[in-house]
Amino acid sequence: MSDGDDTRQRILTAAGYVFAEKGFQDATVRDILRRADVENMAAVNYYFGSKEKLYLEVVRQAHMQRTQEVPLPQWPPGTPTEEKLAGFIHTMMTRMVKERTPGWQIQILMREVFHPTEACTEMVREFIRPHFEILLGILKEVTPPDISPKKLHLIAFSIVGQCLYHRIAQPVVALLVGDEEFRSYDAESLARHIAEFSLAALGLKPPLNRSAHQ
Amino acid sequence: MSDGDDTRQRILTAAGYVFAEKGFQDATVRDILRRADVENMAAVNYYFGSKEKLYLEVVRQAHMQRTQEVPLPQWPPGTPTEEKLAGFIHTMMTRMVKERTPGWQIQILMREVFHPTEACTEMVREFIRPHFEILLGILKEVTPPDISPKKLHLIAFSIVGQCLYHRIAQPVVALLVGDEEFRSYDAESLARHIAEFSLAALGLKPPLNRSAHQ
Amino acid sequence: MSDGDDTRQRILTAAGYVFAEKGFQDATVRDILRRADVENMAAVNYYFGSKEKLYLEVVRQAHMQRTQEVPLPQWPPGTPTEEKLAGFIHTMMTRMVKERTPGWQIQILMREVFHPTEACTEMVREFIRPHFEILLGILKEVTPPDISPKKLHLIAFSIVGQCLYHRIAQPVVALLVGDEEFRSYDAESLARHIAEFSLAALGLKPPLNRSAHQ
Amino acid sequence: MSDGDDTRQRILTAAGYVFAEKGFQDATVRDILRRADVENMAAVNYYFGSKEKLYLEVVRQAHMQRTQEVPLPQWPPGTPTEEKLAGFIHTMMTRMVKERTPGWQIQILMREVFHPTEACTEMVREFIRPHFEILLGILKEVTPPDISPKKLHLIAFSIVGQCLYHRIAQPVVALLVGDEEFRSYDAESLARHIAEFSLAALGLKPPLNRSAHQ
DNA sequence: AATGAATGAGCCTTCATTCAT
DNA sequence: GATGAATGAAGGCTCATTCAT
Repeated sequence: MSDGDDTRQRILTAAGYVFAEKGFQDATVRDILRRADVENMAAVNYYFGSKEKLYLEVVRQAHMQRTQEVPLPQWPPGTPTEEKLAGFIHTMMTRMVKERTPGWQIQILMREVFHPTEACTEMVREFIRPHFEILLGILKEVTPPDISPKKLHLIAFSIVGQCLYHRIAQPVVALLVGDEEFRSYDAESLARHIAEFSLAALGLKPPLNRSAHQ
Repeated sequence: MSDGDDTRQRILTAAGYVFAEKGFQDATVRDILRRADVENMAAVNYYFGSKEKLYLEVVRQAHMQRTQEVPLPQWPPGTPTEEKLAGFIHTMMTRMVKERTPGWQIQILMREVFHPTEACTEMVREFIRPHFEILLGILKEVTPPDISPKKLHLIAFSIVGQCLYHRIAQPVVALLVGDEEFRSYDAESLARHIAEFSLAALGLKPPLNRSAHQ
Repeated sequence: MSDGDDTRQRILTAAGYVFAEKGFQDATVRDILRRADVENMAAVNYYFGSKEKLYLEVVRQAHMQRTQEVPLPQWPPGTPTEEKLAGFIHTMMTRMVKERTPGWQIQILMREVFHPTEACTEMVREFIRPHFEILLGILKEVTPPDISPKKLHLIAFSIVGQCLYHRIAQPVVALLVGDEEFRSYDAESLARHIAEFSLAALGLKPPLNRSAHQ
Repeated sequence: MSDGDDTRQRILTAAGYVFAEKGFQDATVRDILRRADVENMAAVNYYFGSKEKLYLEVVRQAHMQRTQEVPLPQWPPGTPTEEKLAGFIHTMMTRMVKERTPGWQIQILMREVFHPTEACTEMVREFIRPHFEILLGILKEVTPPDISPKKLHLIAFSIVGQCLYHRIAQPVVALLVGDEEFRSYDAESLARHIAEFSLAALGLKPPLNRSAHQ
C-alpha cells in the first residue's frame, strides 16, 4: 500500500525540518509527527525503529538531496584550472547558503560535521571524501609536482574552511557586519571573493593588495 | 566559608565539560553534579538560579579563561604587518587546538557560534568583535586605502574561516587524512600554513604554486 | 478498551477524596495515584492534561453527582409555598450532610465556594445559580410584590447561610455542643429546624418564642 | 535587644497577610520573609520552630486582635433583648466584613473553621465558645423556659450561619447578585437584615411578608 | 543570639517507547 | 501491517529546614 510509504516519507521530511531547527535532543517525536500530520504515536518506532535511527536516515537523505540539487559542473578536458577551482567554490557556496529547498539539509549536515554521530563516517565516505578528492585533483594541476600530500591537504582545507565559515558562523557574521551588509552576502558574491582570495594565494590571480575594485 | 565558593567552582568546571560534550539540552543537571562530586540536587539552582543561567555563566567563563590563557602578542610600533598577521593567526590557532584537554572552553564557544543562544550576543560584543577589529586594523595596513569595508570584512572572514575550520571539522579532517597525519596538525604547523596561504593571497609572500618547501 | 476508562474513573474518584481532604495544593499527584492503585506516574497528565485540569474535572463531576443523587422534588402546581420551601431546605440539607461517606463531593464544592478557583465561575453558572433562582421563585410567592430584588436576595442568603453553616462549621459545632448532641444533627432534624425558623421569619408559621415542642 | 522582638513581630504580621491570602500550603516561608523584609532564611524556624507553629501563633494573634478591635457592646441591665440581639449581630457582621485592619485576621479564622488544624480547639475554647454562650444567654430571655438545649443551639446556629455566610461565600454572592449590588452589602445593611429576619423568626418583630420598605 | 549558606526530599511534567488490538 | 492507548524513567526545580559560624 502506498499509504505506508507516504506516511514514511512525510515523517522523513518533517523530521528534516524539525531536527535542523532544534537539533536531535530538542526535537521531540511528537513535534515531528505533528508536522507530518501523522497521529499514530508509534509511527516513528514502527517505520524507523527509534528516534535515533530516524535521525540517521534523515542525514542520509539530506546529503543525497543536496548533492543532486546542486551538482558539480562537468568540465570538458582542457578547462583552465582557475575556472574549475572557481566553479568548485561556487558550487560549494551555493550548497551552503542558497535557499533552494528550505535549507534544512545543509543545516543537518553541518550539525553532523560539528557534532558527529554514527552517521558522520558514512557521510564522509559517500559525500565529503569524493568532493575532497576532486578538489585535490584540481589543486594538483597548479602546485609543484613535489608538493607533500599534507601541504596539499592544508590548501584544500583553507579553501573549504572559507566556504564553511559563512554557513556555520552566520549569526556571528550578521552581528559583526550589521544586517544590511549581511543581506548582501549571497552565494555569488561570497564565492567570487573566496575564489579571488584563494586563486591569489595560489598565484593564479594578482594578490589583493593591488586591486580592490569591488 | 570557602566551601561554598569551592562547590560553586566545581560545578562550573564540571558544567563546562558536560555542556561541551553533550550540549545544553543533552546535559542533565544530575550529570553535572555527579561530575562535580556534589550530592545536593538543588545546588545548581541555588548557586546559579537555573540550568540556563549556569550555561550562560559557563560561556562567560570559557572565553575569559581562554583569552587569558592565550593572549594576543603585544606588538611594538613599527612591527612589520606580516609578523603581526602571522602572530594573530598563531594566537587564534593556539586557542583553537592547543591543549585539547580541557579544551571544553573553546568547544563551548564554537557551539555558541554554531547554535547561538542568548549568550552569543554578549560573546560577540566582548570577545569576538574586539579581535575582529584588531584583525581589520592589521589588514588595513596592507590593502589599498580605498578598499570597501565589505571587501575588508570578507578578507578577515577568509582568514578566520581557515582557523575555525580546524576546530570545527576536527572529526571530519581526521577521517579524511588519517590518524597519523591528523596528529601532526598541531597549532604551530596549522598556523604556519594559514599564514603562508593568507599572506600570499595578500601579496606579502610568494604564492604557493612557486615554492613548496615543507 | 474498558481498562483505560476504568483507570480514568479510578483516578477521578481517588482525586475527589484526596482533593476534598487536603485541598488542591496539599494533594499530590502521587497520593491520588496511590489511592487509585495506578502505578503509572504519568497517568494524570495522560488522562487529564495536568493536575489542575484533573481538579476542574473533579469539581464538575462533584456537583453533577450530588445533584443527581439528591434531586429537588417535583412540585405539582398548587403546592403550598411552605411545603415547597421546606422541601427546598430539606434537599439542601440532605446534600450537605447526608451520607457523610463518600461525602467528598460536597466538600469539594464547599472548598470551591470558600476559596474559589477557575472552577467556581462554572459551578455558579451551572449549579448554584439555577437553584438560587428556584429559591427566589418560591420566596416571591410569599413576599410583598413590591419587595426590592436586594431584599429578596438577602432573604435567600439567610436561608442558604443557615444550611451551609452546618456543613462548613461541622468541626466547630461538634466542639460546641459535644459529640452526643452533634450525632443527633441529622439532615432531617436540621432541615426541620431551619424550615421552622425561616418560615416563622416569613410569617408562614408561628414565631419560635411561642411553642417549643421539640 | 528589641531588634529580635521587632523581627519576630514583623514576621508574625507578614505571615498573617500571606497565610490569609494563600492558605497554609500555598504560602511559602520565603514569601513571608520577603514581605517582612527579613533576609535571614532561618528566622521562621528560629523564632517559631517551624512553619506550622508560626501558623498556630498567627491564628492565636488573629482572634485576639479582631476581638479587641471590635468588642461586644456593654449592655446595662434592663437593655431590651431585641437591642442586645441586634447589637450582637451587628458586632459579628462588623468583624466579618468591615475592613478595619486589612481583614486578614477574620480570613484566617474562617479558614480555621472550615479546615481546622490543631489551632481550632484553642480558638473555639477561648474565642468562639464565650461568644456562643453570650448569644445563648440573650436567646434564653425570649424563648420559652422549657426549651431544649438542642433547640436553643440550633437557633443560635441559624443566626451565626447567616452572618458567616456573607464572609465565606463572598465570591459566590458577588457572582450571583452582580458587582453593583454586592458593593452595597456593607456590614450595617447586612446586620440590619439578619437582625430583622432573626427577630421576626423569634416573634420580636413583624414577619417579612408584611412590610418590605427597604 | 542570630544568621544565611547549603541541603535533599519531593514536586509536576515530558518523553520515547511498548503492547494489545 | 498499523495503530494509539498506556507506560515508567528521568527531567528541572521548589521548598522547609539544618548547621557552622
